[in-house]
Amino acid sequence: MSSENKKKEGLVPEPSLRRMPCYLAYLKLAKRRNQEFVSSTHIARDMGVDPTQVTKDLSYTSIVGKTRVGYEVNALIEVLEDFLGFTKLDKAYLFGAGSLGNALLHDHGLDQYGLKIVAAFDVDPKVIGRSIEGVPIFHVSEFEKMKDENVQVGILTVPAEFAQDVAQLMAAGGIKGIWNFTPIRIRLGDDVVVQDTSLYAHLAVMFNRMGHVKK
Amino acid sequence: MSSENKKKEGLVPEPSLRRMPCYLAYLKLAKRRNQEFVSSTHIARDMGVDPTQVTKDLSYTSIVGKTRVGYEVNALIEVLEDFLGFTKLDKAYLFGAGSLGNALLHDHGLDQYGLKIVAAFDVDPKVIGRSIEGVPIFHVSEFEKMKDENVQVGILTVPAEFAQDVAQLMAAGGIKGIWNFTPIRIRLGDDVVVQDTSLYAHLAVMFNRMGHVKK
DNA sequence: TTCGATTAAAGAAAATATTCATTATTATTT
DNA sequence: AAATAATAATGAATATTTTCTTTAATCGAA
Repeated sequence: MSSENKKKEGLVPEPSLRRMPCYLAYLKLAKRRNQEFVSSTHIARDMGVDPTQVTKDLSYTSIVGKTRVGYEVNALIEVLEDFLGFTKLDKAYLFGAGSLGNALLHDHGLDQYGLKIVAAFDVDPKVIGRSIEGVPIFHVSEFEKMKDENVQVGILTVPAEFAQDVAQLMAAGGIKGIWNFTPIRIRLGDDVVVQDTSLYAHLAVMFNRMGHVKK
Repeated sequence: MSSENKKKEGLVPEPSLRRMPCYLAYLKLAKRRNQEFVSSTHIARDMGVDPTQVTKDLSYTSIVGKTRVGYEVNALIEVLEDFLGFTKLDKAYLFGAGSLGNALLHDHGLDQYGLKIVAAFDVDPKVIGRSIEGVPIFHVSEFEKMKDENVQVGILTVPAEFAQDVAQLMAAGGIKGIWNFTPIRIRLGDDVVVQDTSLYAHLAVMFNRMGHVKK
């Protein structure tokens, strides 16, 4: 038995949540085409997914569609952005300013989706004291002194061998959500959400599907 | 009904594939600790997952474990890396040298996992002709002239509104696997594999789980 | 107004993935 | 040498997710 007994009662299924930003992107394109309404049928056809999956996914939000008409584009965009937490701007600390951390600092898209990196931490003297894209880099020991309660999100981009320790440091410092880019499975109490996003895991799936593997 | 009738007979389940790089990372740490064997029980306990899930996932590879002993660390690392396509170095083109594309060019970790970006394409005169991290940026029209059959992977980091068109261009140019970082669902024939990796989708899941959403 | 077509929504069924239970194997201990 | 405990592997049961089916609503046309 897994030691995490996450009771998922009433939780929105993760597959549904992951699809929602796709609907959002689709709707924004529809808005640019001046469409006022879109039906699940059309969304499904254009995106190549099942129509009932669209309605089911959207039913987790507060929006209701009109029979024979569909959903109001503007309203649905607003509801989805709100539902996904993209309207509220969260401050975040980045842990590990190596190449992947650096990479994320270069991506301004995050701001549009509700995440603003306000500081980075590392242990390498070569980067400490510098700034990347306007984000200052401190020694990780400075983190404990900061204790900014407005920063609840931490981005974990340290080398694998330090991942668990740094995650514990983050949790101890009041971080409530860890966006984990390492392939390490972080083990923490239930009060901290860990979201795994290993780019290499996706790469592995792509390679496999491309038939790089003999069988 | 979805128009894609992907017959998944015999395919390794995607959840399993996504977990494999985590096992690999764990094994590499075990190797550094000079462990010669690891059992699924130990892997499971350390990673906080179900032990039978570990054996089931590993059973998709060719490795067999020894009763009462476990799996040989070195052998399992090799088998996994090979199985996941991380040993064979694939060349890739990057489409869209904006902030996210830029970000990926800064990440050297990809090389270690079998992917080498050899050129980037964009339409912005400000970046064309420049190089980022040693990768030259060309106008996208140059892509068609290149036709390098050794490059089968394309990374899609263009703005959403161009995603589908650029993807078609990629497919026409011989790209067999598209690593799609846009939130747009790409529609192409069955001969091209599309792997979606929307960072913002993961962000959405994290925000939701953090309770940013009222209910 | 009446009919037909389109749609959202909700529930049932099917497919998929995870967890549980069992068996056989083999190091280690007695 | 026998007993014990730890383990991989396999198949069964459970849980989850997706797809299918049905129903009710309503817009537009006849």
